[in-house]
Amino acid sequence: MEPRRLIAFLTSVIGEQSVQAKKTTACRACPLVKFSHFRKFTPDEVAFVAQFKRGELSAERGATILLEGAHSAHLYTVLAGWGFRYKILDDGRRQILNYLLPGDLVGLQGSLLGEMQHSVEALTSMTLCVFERENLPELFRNHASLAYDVTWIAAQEERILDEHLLSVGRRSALERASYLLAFLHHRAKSVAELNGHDAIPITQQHIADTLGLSIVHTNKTLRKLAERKMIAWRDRGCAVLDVDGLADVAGWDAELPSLRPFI
Amino acid sequence: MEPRRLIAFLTSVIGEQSVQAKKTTACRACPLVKFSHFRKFTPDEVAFVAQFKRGELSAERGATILLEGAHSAHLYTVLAGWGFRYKILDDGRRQILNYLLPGDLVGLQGSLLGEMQHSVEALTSMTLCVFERENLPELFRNHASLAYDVTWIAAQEERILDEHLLSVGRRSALERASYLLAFLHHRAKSVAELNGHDAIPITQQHIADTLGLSIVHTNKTLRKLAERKMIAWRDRGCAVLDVDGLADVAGWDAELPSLRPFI
DNA sequence: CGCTTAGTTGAGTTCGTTCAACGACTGTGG
DNA sequence: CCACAGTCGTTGAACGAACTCAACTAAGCG
Repeated sequence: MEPRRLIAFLTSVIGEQSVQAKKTTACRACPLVKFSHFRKFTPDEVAFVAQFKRGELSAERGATILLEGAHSAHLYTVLAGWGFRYKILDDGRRQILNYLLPGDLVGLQGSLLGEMQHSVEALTSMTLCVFERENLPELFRNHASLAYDVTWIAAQEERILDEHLLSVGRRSALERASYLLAFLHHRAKSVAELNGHDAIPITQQHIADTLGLSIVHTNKTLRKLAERKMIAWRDRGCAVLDVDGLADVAGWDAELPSLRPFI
Repeated sequence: MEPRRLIAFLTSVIGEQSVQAKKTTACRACPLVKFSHFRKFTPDEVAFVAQFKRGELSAERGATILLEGAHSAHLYTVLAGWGFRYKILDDGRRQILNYLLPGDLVGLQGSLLGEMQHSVEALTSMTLCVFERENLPELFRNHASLAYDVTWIAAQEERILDEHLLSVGRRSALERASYLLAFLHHRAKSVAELNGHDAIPITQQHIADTLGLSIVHTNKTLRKLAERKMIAWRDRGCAVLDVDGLADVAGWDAELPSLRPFI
């Protein structure tokens, strides 16, 4: 690992300490329900989830929320903010696996398989709902519709990973970058995490680690997209100016938005 | 798409016709339970699964079992044989996403999200158990333990995709090849699909399309592993001679085998 | 005002690609 | 039984995409 990255990594782990638990948002007033993107709950379901919820967790940009190898007792849902999942090799090479936005489940793998096989870091300041892992069996026993939702979310994550794998494995650098930005823009839009022309809160290092490219080459590739006026760098992030253009370069079709469940 | 591959693709689709449905294996005599790898069922669960099962499907090597874009009414479990999931870009570039072995679920994404987002092809002759997609909600309603298993399997698949993505994104050609072969050997062993020193039934083209490399470079890379006596080509497949050596080259640790559920 | 973070750029090198052939093996029809 | 076609693995040569190294700029912050 290059020293710079090692230091950044250690800092982020220490940063985890800054995380605190406190309950603030009531489930019946969950801010996510207002998006047409999410399905509606029955009062019964809301009651269960409310009782299932243990508290809230806030994390600052750069904080590690979950660390590979940990046996966390918790399961989370993103309430606000951006994060990402990643794995690193022994020598520090990092691969970002996917991004986390409001409504996403965090730590399901750990809850089901025992140990976390990837780490999770906050990209902006985040708020997460905290659930007790050990209550998950009860959810499956007494709330089939919610269990179905959990599985739906897992299948959706799998679908996205399939697409990323296709991208990293078979697309050129320019296509990959285009796909990623179109994808992120599309996801952000559907949870209104981007109002109009906000920037996606990532650095070129994140993009490089997602695409499996070096920073230098990522920079040169993004430059080309910027020259074509498809993207622009501002506000510590990447603004997407022409989603259709990007999707076109990548040969990518966004799925029709389906009604997604969440917890 | 190069003509050869286009022809191979069309042939495989036509080959789908050769697939027939007939019920032969009773669930209570399911051949998979004898492996310590799978968890045991209660009589109640077996009864439900038996009634859930619609028949069996056999496919020859090269046959397409599911095609991207299809709205299949079915969900499958692999009973015997090898297969793989893949996606292709418009111009024919193919990315293999994962391999299917006995006990794996096929078509869950399609069942939950509506439409298949990837294709599935048989690598050897295969037998699959056929289930009706529309019975899935009943499974969630009345058999929480099985619903939990389905989710477990989905999480496991996600975990594997995470590892593949790390590999394709960040490992060198030699490391990638080593990881893939160690991984496949490990998986095959755990369902006794390889007896001792059988070969993994794939071609170098499959490996290339999994690793995101060209076939020529894949060949040269595999050659190096063969020279180190870690693998050998025989019986139309790849024999792994030194799993530990491969895992070592890749810097990969196989998970401790956990008791896996299946349907 | 110095320090850090993040984006930019050029030069030289390496890894992986494409093109093009060839050899070994298998199955098939005359 | 042989000829022939098809599949799959192998190899060399030339090329190009992406990498590393190294430096520099711009912006933000205590």
